[in-house]
Amino acid sequence: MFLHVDLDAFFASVEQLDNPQLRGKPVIVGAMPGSKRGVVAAASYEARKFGVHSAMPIDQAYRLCPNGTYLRSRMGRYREKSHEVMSIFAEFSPDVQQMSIDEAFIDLRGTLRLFGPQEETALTVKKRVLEATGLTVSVGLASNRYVAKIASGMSKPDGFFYVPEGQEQAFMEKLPLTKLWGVGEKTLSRLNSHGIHTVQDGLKTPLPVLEGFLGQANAQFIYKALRGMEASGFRDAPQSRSISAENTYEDNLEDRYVIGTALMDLCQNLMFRMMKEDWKGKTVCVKIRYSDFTTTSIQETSLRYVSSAEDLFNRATELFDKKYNGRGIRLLGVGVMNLESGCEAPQEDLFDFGQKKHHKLEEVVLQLKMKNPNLPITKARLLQKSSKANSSEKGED
DNA sequence: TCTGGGGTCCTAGGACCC
DNA sequence: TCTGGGGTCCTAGGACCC
Repeated sequence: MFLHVDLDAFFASVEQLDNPQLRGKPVIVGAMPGSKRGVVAAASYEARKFGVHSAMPIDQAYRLCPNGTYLRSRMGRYREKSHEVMSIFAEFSPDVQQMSIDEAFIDLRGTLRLFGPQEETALTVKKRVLEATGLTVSVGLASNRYVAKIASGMSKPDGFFYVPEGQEQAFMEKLPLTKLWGVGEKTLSRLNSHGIHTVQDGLKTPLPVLEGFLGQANAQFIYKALRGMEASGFRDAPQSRSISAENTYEDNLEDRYVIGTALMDLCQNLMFRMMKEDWKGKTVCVKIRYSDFTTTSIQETSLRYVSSAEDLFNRATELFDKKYNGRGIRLLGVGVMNLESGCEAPQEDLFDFGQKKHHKLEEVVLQLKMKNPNLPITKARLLQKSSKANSSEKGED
């Protein structure tokens, strides 16, 4: 059996945990009201009563819930808290599969003798997480991960839902298609346009027919899902990892120098995160979203690992220039793909002298910032937008 | 309701090879 | 002289998830 554990209204719950005055109140995390292009990242259950939900434009949320507390996301803090929770899961099984910042599968096969009946283990996990972190979770228990995942969704918030072995398809048959994990907007409308409006309709449709309009991989996945089964190869060890930073700007970026500064800011954030989490990679990607929302990207793999924010910035700029069509920019993103663990990095022969210098410098700045996160050290070029007060003499360059 | 930020996986087409 | 069949790798874009 597998558990799926999902943290309830995660970002909002962390904010309520860190500030007790917010407990029991509507809390909305994401953009601030008045921002032109912001959305809700997470809403506490108190806020959801007003109709606020994630991905909703922030001004719409504000109209629904003007008395809510609005906070910016603090991803670093949420990652930290997520880490605490994940390490609790590791107490229950050697096989924990983290799916995102706020959810994981726990493989309970082989833990029967250690922890007793698995329904009890589910409740113990909930109790342990609450005691150790102050956060509530929703738990699903089933014979495969796909059904466990859907079951935890049924139990939100702070619940537990068990689908006994043999009941998987019966469980699925009661669900609307929109509850199927892996069926989004496009797949739903494709299913609908082929006369499939319910799980029962889907069950009557032969696999080759599904393949005809969903593509082979997606069709096989959906075919199994309808039957409460897990597709083969389902979420095994990820094939590759990537890390990225992106930003949507309140006003379109048009000026070449402003664009360059924005790219540099992204590169610096990204490189610091890569160093902190000990990743390295050779493939750099730049993403551009224009004001009309059309989005393009360009990537390139080089022979050498990205060695510093400076190096990343140079590569990103080159890619940007290849792709940019001169129109107003709504969003810029920078990513490094095909990451490898940095632990066994053959540091010495990796860089030439100039690269090494930049790398060392950035390492030192990172160490300082880890000790004192408010330290106003940054690139001179990024200075105008960071804390203006008393940082005039602290430019890194 | 004009649409965030951070991810993963799949597919189609081109380059290249035998 | 107007073009096979097999394979791999890479890139850009799209779908989906939280």
